[in-house]
Amino acid sequence: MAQRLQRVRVRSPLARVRASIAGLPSDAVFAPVRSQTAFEETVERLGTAIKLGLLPPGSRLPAERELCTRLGIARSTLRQALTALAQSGHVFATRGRGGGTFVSDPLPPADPPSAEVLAQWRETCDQRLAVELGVAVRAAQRAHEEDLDALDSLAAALDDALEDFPAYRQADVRLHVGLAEATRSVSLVRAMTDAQGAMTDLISHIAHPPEVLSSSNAQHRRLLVAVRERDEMRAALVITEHLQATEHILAGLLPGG
Amino acid sequence: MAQRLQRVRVRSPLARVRASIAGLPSDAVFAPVRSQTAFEETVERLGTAIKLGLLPPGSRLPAERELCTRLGIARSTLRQALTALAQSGHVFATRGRGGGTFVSDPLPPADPPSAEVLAQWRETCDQRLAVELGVAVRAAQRAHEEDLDALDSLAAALDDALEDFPAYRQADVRLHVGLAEATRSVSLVRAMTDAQGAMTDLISHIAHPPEVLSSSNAQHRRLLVAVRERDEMRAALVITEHLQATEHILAGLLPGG
DNA sequence: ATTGAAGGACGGAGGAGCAAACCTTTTGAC
DNA sequence: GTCAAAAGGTTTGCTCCTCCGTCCTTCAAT
Repeated sequence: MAQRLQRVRVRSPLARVRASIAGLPSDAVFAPVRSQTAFEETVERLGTAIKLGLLPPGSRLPAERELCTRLGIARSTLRQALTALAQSGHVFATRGRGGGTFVSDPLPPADPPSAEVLAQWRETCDQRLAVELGVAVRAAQRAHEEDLDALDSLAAALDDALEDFPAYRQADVRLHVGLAEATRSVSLVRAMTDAQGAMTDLISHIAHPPEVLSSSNAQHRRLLVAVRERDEMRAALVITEHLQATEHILAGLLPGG
Repeated sequence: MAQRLQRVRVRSPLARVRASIAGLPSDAVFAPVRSQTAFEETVERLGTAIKLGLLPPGSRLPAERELCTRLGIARSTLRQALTALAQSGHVFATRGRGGGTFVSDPLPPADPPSAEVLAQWRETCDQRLAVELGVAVRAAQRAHEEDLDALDSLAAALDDALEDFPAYRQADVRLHVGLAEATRSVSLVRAMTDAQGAMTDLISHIAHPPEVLSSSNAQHRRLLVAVRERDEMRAALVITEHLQATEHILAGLLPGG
């Protein structure tokens, strides 16, 4: 029945144990195992890609019969995920030949970050810092000139979006993910998209004045220059400063420190 | 209908730069979702902790009834995992009051890395680099003096194990995980244990002459000094060099780039 | 009008995980 | 010595997830 498809149930909140340096590592070892179902993982993957603009509004997803094999899941499972995304307004489907599943245009408004997400904001930033540092260093070691040319024009385009935060943020994500792709590391790309998705949940409801975005993009340029010059540590320094700006803003807005 | 026609419409300047880097991000977005079962995750979690020495030989695990609630799984699932670990010789159980499940002493010999693990070695190193960089920077920002004192004595102990690689490696892991704990970030500790587990699988069957271990530990000391002086970027530099040594060795031994 | 490509729906099989018992072995407290 | 407590070991039945296969419906291209 239709109700079987409404698997939007929320997983019970996990009791987070505070890590203590003096204590045994058992806290980390015996922390809850988080086993996501294929359904949940698929909703999160596709939903994040859509929210980040990796799957732009209006674009068509692969046909169900192809997509489910690519994702390595059964078609019925994929359909459950697509149904959930359709119910939340992120995609819609049209039937018949030439039909398919499309990303909504415009997208539904992002919902405000949950209390759980806000409580975890430092952990989120920590993970993101690690990913961005790894990407910056590896990009400085491995990026091709063509990759950097493309990223340069992306940074140029960012300057035209200083007044429109959603547009800016989307191109911003593409720049960071693009740099991750330039490392030729599949796992770093995945980690970057995950980190950017988590960050988007955090910052999408925060005001970003054009001046802030402008100086943020200046850091993008400095980062790309450092990468182009193969200066790993300057790239690391610039990206650290880049993220610190965001963290200062969050630290000012959010409790707990 | 109209919605589909919008796909062809020229949008913003940003749209032109879309899909620029090699291949669409779809490759990453539509990659297989591989959900681990709770059973698999538990075996891996406990097995890694045992192999890394986080649960030292002879130590007792919490009682099944307590451990399963801590891990957030059913007791029967936990028992499946413990049975698997018992069959591989990593733990053994004794019944009756005062009994329990204990880590084997001595541990079974590590089995050689699978072809799959070897094929992924660059990805493994990439992930590890990211984690270690994030940990180094965050530790420089947040570590307490007492944390660093403890890590200093660990580094001192490492110099006494230059002739015994298994012992050295175990203390090495404790040092890296300890630094991660000094960041007060649960996710970084988890990421570090995962990364160290993957690295152990890779390097445990490689010869490590005492001179190599000695210079490796010298880097540990330099790292701790940089962290103590709150010099984030020097910490990042030192850890990068530290990992590069391992990567050069692996690159020389393993095929494929 | 036909056809092919797409989404939509249904039902059964298999397995993972959970929950709640109950059994067996040991040992420390009395 | 007894016994109760604390541990691992066993069994059973249930629920839910996922898979697979099949069939239906829609609709643009031909």
